[in-house]
Amino acid sequence: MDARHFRSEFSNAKFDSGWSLRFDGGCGGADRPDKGKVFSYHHRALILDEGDAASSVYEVLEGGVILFKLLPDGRRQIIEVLGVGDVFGLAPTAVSDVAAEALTEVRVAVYDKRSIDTDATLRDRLFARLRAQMCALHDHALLLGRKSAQERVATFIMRLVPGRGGYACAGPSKTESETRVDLAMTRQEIADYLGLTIETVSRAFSALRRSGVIAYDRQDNVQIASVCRLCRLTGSH
Amino acid sequence: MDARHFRSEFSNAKFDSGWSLRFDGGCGGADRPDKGKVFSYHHRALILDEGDAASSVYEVLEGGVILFKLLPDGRRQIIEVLGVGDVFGLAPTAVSDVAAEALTEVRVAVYDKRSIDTDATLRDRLFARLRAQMCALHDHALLLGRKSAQERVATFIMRLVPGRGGYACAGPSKTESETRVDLAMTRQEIADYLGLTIETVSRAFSALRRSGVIAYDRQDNVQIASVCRLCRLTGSH
DNA sequence: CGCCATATTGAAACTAGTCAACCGGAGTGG
DNA sequence: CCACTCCGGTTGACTAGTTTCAATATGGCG
Repeated sequence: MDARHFRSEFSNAKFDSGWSLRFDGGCGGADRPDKGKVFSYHHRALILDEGDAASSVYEVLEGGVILFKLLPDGRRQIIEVLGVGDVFGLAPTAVSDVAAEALTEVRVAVYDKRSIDTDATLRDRLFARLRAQMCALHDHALLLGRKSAQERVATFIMRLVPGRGGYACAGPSKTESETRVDLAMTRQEIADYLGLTIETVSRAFSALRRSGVIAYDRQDNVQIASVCRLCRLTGSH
Repeated sequence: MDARHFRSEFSNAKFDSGWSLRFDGGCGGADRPDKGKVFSYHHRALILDEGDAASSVYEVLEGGVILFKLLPDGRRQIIEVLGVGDVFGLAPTAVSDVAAEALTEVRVAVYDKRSIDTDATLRDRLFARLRAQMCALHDHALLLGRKSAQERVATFIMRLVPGRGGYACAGPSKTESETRVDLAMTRQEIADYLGLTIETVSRAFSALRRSGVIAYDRQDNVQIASVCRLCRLTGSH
């Protein structure tokens, strides 16, 4: 259990298919559990397993959550990385299609699935967020299907830059005040998210560092020396 | 323009993350354009481009639609393959995050995006379908990130078998009456969907044929000799 | 201090991509 | 009618990029 993770506040920017970590406080009004119950999970705790009865829907109030699927031989793919405001557990089937794990210390609001039909406010919020997450997933499918390892890692880092990295990226901005990003994921998690091996991810990070595009001491806290150059390496621009 | 395509009736089985082609008539009650306008598109027609103003939402009434994204250098990823009942154009941003193209002759219902907020019936239908499409996308992310070329192609063919191939696949059933499936996509489209090259897809099909798992004369109409064996090649079971 | 987990680096193996030739059916025009 | 072209698909040879396997480094924590 790592105190760092409770400080971190996932602030979502899914509307342009990225998410970001923020340290500058401000819970962003996510503390409205309505009629749902609030649960807390520790770092790495399993919130929901693939195949579990899908009787609840979840909304992230604080922290980060990963959704993933496993193949019988153990291969894992992290499908979505969720931040504050994101939702999961919306499979229309009787069982969940994915597993969910706490990426950090996390608080989630849990609602009975039936309340989707009875609570219009909740449903609208879930629907709106689902649409945003869908776009993020579209973008990620492009990454998984068509980008090189270098491009994947560059894209991954860019998505962590507030307001950047999404599909609708506004282009280079003068005021890149904070170019330091917190990865909040291990190399293994990044690899499973990007459809690569841990070694390939590590090599890509090392190559980016060697070329001077990024710098880091701790491997999970990256200083982006040139947002512009990194952006060009994503393959998207 | 190919008459074959109008006969084909995409009947969606997205609830378990597959879709299927049906020839046995029955529009399945999809002919209810409510307050929307119905448009028809020819085979290969562009319905919506990436970056277009996202002022409408679409519902497939008949035929098939592909959603795709392009990288600046021309790489293409087909993100979703949509059938009857599926929806698109739901990006919460001002512009569409994906392009949509008619895979067959297709009829779609087009609604003003604002009617999502005013028409509860429409919104519920869109929401329900979006949740199903989300699961399909989850499954596809697993395919793109973690499956081998052989597994991707096997999975692709399995998804075309009615009631099979989805994540919640019920396992081998005795009554595999119809094991003939219509691909309805060119090798290039399959490649762009599966994150492979046309040559790799072609080789995978040839290998499956050589091994006796499938057979075909026309390359877009495949007879599955052993659903069981094919299923085992998907990597999912 | 030393252990353990995570990360990095190197070398070899392998999968899928690239480039190029060829096939076969559909449509065209002499 | 048949040669010709076009287009999509197949196949082969070679290449490149990623994975695999293995060794080495680093950092947190008992």
